[in-house]
Amino acid sequence: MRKIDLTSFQVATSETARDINRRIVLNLIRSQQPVSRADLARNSGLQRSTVSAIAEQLIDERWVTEGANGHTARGRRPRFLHLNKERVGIIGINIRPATTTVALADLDAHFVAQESLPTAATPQQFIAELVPRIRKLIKMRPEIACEGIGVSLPGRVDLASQRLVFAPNLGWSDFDLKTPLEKATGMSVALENAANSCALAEIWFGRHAQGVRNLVAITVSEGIGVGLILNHQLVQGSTGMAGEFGHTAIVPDGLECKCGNRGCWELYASNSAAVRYYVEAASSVRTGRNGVRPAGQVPTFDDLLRLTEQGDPKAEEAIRQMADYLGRGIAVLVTGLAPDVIVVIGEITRAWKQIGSVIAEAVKRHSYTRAGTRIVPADPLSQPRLRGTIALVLQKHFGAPSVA
Amino acid sequence: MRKIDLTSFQVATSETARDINRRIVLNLIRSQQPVSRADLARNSGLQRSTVSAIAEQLIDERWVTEGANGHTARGRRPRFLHLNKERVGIIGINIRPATTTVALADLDAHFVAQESLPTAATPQQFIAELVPRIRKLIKMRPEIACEGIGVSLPGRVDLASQRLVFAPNLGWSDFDLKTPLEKATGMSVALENAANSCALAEIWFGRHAQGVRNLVAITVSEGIGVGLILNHQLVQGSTGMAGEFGHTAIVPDGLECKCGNRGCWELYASNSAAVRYYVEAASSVRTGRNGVRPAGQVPTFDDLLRLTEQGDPKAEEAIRQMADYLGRGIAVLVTGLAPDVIVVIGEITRAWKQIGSVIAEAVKRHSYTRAGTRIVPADPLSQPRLRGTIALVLQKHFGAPSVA
DNA sequence: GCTATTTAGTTCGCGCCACGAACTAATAGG
DNA sequence: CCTATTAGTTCGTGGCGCGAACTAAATAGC
Repeated sequence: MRKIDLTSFQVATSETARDINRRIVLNLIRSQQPVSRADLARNSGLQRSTVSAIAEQLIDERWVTEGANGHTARGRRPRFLHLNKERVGIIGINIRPATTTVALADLDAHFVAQESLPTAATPQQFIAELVPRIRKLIKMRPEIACEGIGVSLPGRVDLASQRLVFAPNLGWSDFDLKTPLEKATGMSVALENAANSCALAEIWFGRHAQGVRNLVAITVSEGIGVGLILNHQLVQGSTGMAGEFGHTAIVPDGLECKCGNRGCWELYASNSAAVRYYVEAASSVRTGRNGVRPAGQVPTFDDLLRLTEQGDPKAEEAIRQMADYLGRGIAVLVTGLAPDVIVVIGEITRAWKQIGSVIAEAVKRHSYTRAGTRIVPADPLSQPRLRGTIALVLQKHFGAPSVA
Repeated sequence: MRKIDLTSFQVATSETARDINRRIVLNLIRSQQPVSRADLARNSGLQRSTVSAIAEQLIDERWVTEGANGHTARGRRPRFLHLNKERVGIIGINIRPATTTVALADLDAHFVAQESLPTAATPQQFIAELVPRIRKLIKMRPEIACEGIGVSLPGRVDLASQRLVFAPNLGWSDFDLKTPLEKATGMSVALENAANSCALAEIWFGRHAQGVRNLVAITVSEGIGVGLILNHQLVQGSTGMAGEFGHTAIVPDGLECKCGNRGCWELYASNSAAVRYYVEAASSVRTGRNGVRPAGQVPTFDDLLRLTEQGDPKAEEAIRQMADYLGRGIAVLVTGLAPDVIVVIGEITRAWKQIGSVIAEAVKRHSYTRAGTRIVPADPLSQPRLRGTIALVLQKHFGAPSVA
C-alpha cells in the first residue's frame, strides 16, 4: 500500500473512473489480442455495456481496430478487437559511447526502421547530426504518426530538471538534451539512463515479465548499471541517481575507481575487468616477473568471447573470474531486494552457457534469501536499451493512471 | 509511472472517485488539523461543494469532528475540522527476543496504554500469554473501539501465506501467528518484519518524512535489518524477504555467518560486533599474547555505551569501528538506492554525537551519488518498531486507494 | 449604526460514468 | 422452424464532481 504524497497528488474527477477502466481495457487488449468485448468483460469484471462503451471510444480514437469474427461452440460470433499498431510511432534513440542508434517503432514495440551513426564528441554536434536522421526516419513512413521520442543514454538524468548531469563515458558534461531536441522535432522527449531503460524494456516486453512485481536489470559493458523495477514501478531515487550499484564496494579498500570510491563492483565484474584478468594472466606467463607486456596486444572483450568459444583456457578463466564477481554482486541484490527476476544484459550473455552456472553458484554461496530469484540473460536480439525507450513513451498511454 | 498488473487489478466503479478524494481529504485533515473546509478546498483543488459533501460523510462516520471556529481577517469564520482520535483504537505488538510490548494507540498513533511481558519460548505459549494482555488493554479503555492488531517481529513473514517463516533470534520455526490471534481476539492481524515496521513508522509519523519519496530504515541491534520505502511504498520483494542487506557481504570471504554467507554486514556493524571489537582489544592488552581472557567479563552493548559516555578509549574505539562499518554499508544503500533519507534505529543512536560524523565520513568516502541523502538517527522515545505496527493498520484507511 | 466587502459554507442543476436489466443479433443443433 | 446460447447494444438509475448562485457571518469604513 502506498502513502499518499500530500506535496503532489491528483484528485479524482468524474472522468477518472473512465480513465482507469480505459487503461485496463487497453492493456488487456494489448496482451490478449485478438480478443472479443465479451472476453474483455469477463477478464476485467466490468459490465459488457461498459466494455462496449470503452471499446467504441478506443475505436473512435483509433487505438483499437475491429477485425475478423471469432468462433464459439454456440451462439453469435464475437468480433475481435486488435491494437492498432500504426496508431502512433515512437522514435527510440540509444546513445552509446561509440555509436548511436535511431529507430522508429510501432505500438507493439517492433522496429520498422532503424539506423546508426557515430556518437559525436559534443552534445551540440550530436544534436546537429541527429535531427536530420530523425526527420528522415519520420518521412520514410509517413503513414505512422510519431508522437514521442525516448532516449536511452549511458549517464544520469536529473529528475527535476531533466538535464543530462553526468555521462563520463560520453565525455559530455551537464547539458540540456531535452529542450533542443523537442524544439527541433516538435515532439516530446523522455530521457532515461540505459540500465533503467533495460529494466523498462524487460518489464514491458520481456519474456520473463508475466505477473512480475520486482525485476532488476543489470547492464554489463565497460561499467555496470542496475535498473530497478520494484512494486511494478521504476525506482529512480531522490534525484534520479538510484541504481549505481556498479559503484558500491565489493572489495573493501580495493582498486581505486574513477568515482572516488575503492573496490567498486564494476572494477571486478565488467567487460574491462575480464580483459584485465586476461592480460594479467597472459603477461605473467609471457614476460615472466617484470610485468612488462609487448605493446599493442590488448584484446577486446569480443576477442575474449571468441577465444572462450574456441576453448582458450586463459580466456575461459578470465570470463569465469568476471562471472564469479558478477555473481557476488548479484547476490547482494538478491539478498537485499529479493526480486522475482534478475535480467543480465550485455555481450557476456553470449557466453551464458559457460557463465550461467558460475553466476548461479556464486549467488547461491553468497546470498541469503528464500525468494527463489530467477537469473536470466536478456535476448540481445531484442535490443533492450533501444526497446526500453519505447516503453518510456508508451507508459503515458499504458501505465497506471496517476491517482491520489 | 506504474505498470498495470494484469494478474491482479482493480477496476473503477462510480464510487471510486469518492474513495480517492475522501482519502485525500482525510489525509489533509490528519496533517493540517485543525483545518477549515475552505482551506481543504484550496489545498486539494477540489470544489468547496465537493469538500463539504466529503466532510459531511466523514463526520457522519465519526472519522472527523467539527470543533471551534477559526479566525480570519475578514468574512465569516471557518469551522475547524479535526481528526476524531478516538474513532478507532489499534493494538500494537512489538515482539523482541527477550521482551514483548503490547500497546493501545489512537488514530494519532499516540499510545494510551502499554505494557510488557517476557517473550515466551514457543509461539503457542506466546499466544496463550499474549491474548489475556490484549483483552485487558481493550477493557481498560472501553471508549475506544479497537479495530485491528499490528505486529512487528524480528523475523520474516511470507507474503502469500502470512506465516512467520523465519525468526532465528526468537528460536521459533515456521508458524502461523495470524490465524490463532485473529480467532482469539476477533480482530484482523497484520504482521510485519521489524525493520519494515520502522520504515513505515518513519514515513508515516517521522520528523524527516515530509514529502519524502524514498526512505531507508536501518535497525541496528544484535543484527542489522533494513526496511525500504521506495516510491512512497514498502518494498517487500517477491516473498517478503526484501531488506536482508544485513546479510550481504561487506568483507569478501570474511567471518562466517550463521546465514551461510561470509563477511556479512551485520557481523561487522551490529551491537554484537562492537562488543567483539571491545573484548578483542581489552583481552589483547590484559592477557598478552595467549588470548585467554578472564571469564565472566563480556560487557553488554549497554555497558559499552556507558563506557563511551565516560570517555573510555577502548570502548570509544570499538564504537567508532562499528560506526565505520555501519557507514560502509550505508554507503552501498546511498549509492544503490539514492534515497532522500536514511534513518538509523537502535541503541547506537544514543551515541550519535560521537558516531554521526564517523558514519557521515565513511559514507562520503565510500559512496557515489548526487542524491544528498540525509542520514539521521531515529528518536528512540518514539518507539519506532511499535509505532510502525500502528501504521500497518492505519494504512487501510489512510493509504492510497488500490486502483487499476 | 448602517452599508459595502469579504470569506465560509450550502444548494442545485448539469454532465460523466458504471451498473444492470431488457433488448436485438447471430449462430448451432434438433 | 424452433430453441438454446452467446455477443453485443440500449436505456433508465444512481453516484459523483463541477461550478454558478445563494445564504451566513464577519470586518472596515463612513
